Amino acid sequence: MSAVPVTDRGRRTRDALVVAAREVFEERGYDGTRMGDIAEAAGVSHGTVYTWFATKESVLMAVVESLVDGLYASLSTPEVDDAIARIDLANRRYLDAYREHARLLEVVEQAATTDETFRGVLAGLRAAHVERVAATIRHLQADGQARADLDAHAAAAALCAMVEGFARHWFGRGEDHDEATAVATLTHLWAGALDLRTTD
Amino acid sequence: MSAVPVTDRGRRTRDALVVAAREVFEERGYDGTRMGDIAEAAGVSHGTVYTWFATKESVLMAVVESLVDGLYASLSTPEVDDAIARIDLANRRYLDAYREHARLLEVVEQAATTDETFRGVLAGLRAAHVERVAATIRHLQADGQARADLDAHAAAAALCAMVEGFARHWFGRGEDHDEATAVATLTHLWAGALDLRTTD
DNA sequence: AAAGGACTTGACGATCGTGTCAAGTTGACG
DNA sequence: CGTCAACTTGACACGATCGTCAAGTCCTTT
Repeated sequence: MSAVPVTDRGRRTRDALVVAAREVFEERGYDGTRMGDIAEAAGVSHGTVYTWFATKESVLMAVVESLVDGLYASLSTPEVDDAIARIDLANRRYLDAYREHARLLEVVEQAATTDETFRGVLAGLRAAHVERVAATIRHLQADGQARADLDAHAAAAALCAMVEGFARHWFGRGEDHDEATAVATLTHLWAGALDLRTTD
Repeated sequence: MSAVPVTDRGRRTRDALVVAAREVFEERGYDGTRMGDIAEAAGVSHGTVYTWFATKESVLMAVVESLVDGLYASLSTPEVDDAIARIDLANRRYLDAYREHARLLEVVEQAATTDETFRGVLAGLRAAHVERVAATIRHLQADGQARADLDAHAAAAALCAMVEGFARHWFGRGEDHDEATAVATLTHLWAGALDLRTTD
């Protein structure tokens, strides 16, 4: 797929390519980016890109790899006692991460329409998120804090879709929203949807 | 943009091209489709496509135009008295429409990453949906049936994103869901989120 | 300072999709 | 019928990008 550098010089070049590639991809989209653009942005010649990457996909894959680790971290359930506060914080973190990477995510989505591998990456991110939320919901249900007649997995899929979709339209598509209102609304909806109550 | 046929023969050819184009786009995606593919699928020669359409975008636009009318109809608020029943029905209709057109919507999304016009089409569909839901929420709030402390527009944007996103993952990305559970869950979440109660 | 492996360069051939156009075909109408 | 505008055809020229490779440059090692 992509060659591994042995030399310092090689490592620098490859790194520069990955950095340049992210910029170019974000600027021109996946299909709009040509290998030559990446080379130019990194200040190397056309052929050098092929020394390190066999295809455009493998360049994007290298860009994405660093992103994914960060995202998994952002999605981890915060350690807060109160259920509503935890949801609120999780939503905030999700939105922040999305905002920061909105454009790159859009590029990966574009690539995913063509390339199976990227569909897999996105599906993996989504599955991890949903699974984590579903576990939280089951927990709350067992605790009597959330309504018990909900299918935890379906509810998690829907609520994750809500936050993800909201962020997509907000940060990726230029929909206008007030930050405070948005976060408060998402948390309210989420809490209401699960019928959260504190066990006191 | 796209020429208008004067003859019956011309109309037939153009119609055949639009039908063929939808099939080809759904099969190969937007970027993967070449003018030649459309010509071949319609059983005409390469050059004929250019008689009717200047660019690939205008072909897709012609395909999309018929779709959009249908969608606006599917999104219209059903005339049912009970709020929960109305939401349930609206969700069902939305999911049905999405299922039927999932692939084409994905194609339009792909085109939208490149072409401003299609971003506009999608934004218009979304805005209409959100606006209609926001109006419904305001109505329910005025009626004392929905919690009053919600920002109607933000809540509508989030809830629409929920259903849209759920449908996208389900029908467009092959996520597995049980039909009955899915619809019931969406309606439950929606009702809970708004804290719906009947005024009795 | 010579050797040799790692890396870079840029010209090159090949492929592919686009859009055009001159020549031909169709069919409605007088 | 004959005519003419509407329409179709398919070969062509063009431009773009891809991926390769032989010739070089860099740098470490001995």
